Amino acid sequence: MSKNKQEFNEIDLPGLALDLMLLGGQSFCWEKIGDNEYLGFDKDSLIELKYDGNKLYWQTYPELNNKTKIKQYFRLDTDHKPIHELIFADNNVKIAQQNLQTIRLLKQDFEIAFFSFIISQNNSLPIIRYRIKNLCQKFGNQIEYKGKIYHLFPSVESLMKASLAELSECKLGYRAKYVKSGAEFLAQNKAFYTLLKKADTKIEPVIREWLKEVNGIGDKVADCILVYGLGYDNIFPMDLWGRRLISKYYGLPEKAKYEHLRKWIKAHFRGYAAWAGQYLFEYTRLNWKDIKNESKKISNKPLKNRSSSHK
DNA sequence: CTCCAGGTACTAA
DNA sequence: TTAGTACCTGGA
Repeated sequence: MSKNKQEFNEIDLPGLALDLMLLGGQSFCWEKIGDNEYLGFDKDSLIELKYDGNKLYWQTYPELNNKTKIKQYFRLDTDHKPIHELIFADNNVKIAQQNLQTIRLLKQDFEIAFFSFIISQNNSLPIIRYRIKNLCQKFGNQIEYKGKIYHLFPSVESLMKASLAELSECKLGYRAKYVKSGAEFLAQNKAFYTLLKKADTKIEPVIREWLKEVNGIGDKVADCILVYGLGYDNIFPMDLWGRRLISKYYGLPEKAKYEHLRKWIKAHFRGYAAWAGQYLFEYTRLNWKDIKNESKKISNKPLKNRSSSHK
């Protein structure tokens, strides 16, 4: 009914691969509640989305019409033209985009990304979601919406106060102690938050080193937090899939040192490795059975320079 | 049953 | 510095 639709705000965002954006490898705080309908949560709100292929309809609760949140989360201020121009010049990314439609990077809450990707390690996507849900149910605030109780993402405080045994009840396995060290780290390093406020590409290595101080955060998880929680655009977290695809598409050795692969892909996608990586990651993991055996011609050439002639 | 999953810490050479 | 391995847990 159109009456129902009027409760929602709308944005023009044609051609999105929303399933992959919300239920793929970026965020673990969304569930699909209907055909092209999604419900997500963060630390203080629920977000409901509907999508018709062109317009994204959204609403926030309990604070209604929180445009600031949506704007930040979907990075509506980011100009995608130059990004797409650069990354689609790479044939592998272009093929991925043609198969998947448009994937936008989400800018999530820093702490949510922090804990989510600590928990994500050595796990599959559905299991990560399940474990984060457990964590929210046990430690997150409750919120009522349409007669149902939902759980929000826990605060650092509540996670810090949690005992190891309680955390383990969320079926986090050996990551329970990592969550604990993470919470302690955030609670005890207020200076770190001030550092985050002026997060620019210059201090990327500094933040990264801080993150890796945490027991349970290594190269890959640190990079995920930098991309999804802090909005760094030129990092491709080198996980299992990253290694597979960089080897398959660009001929680099799959078991090369993390730092080597990291530098290579940063240089290759000059500025937008995270955006390119998202396409490659989702496309490759969904089509791996076919891709694996393809004798794909390897393109190891650097992207052509595109002088951005503005008109 | 075995193997693996958007890795990391620990140990031994 | 580098290679090898255990690790919680659930699903295939």
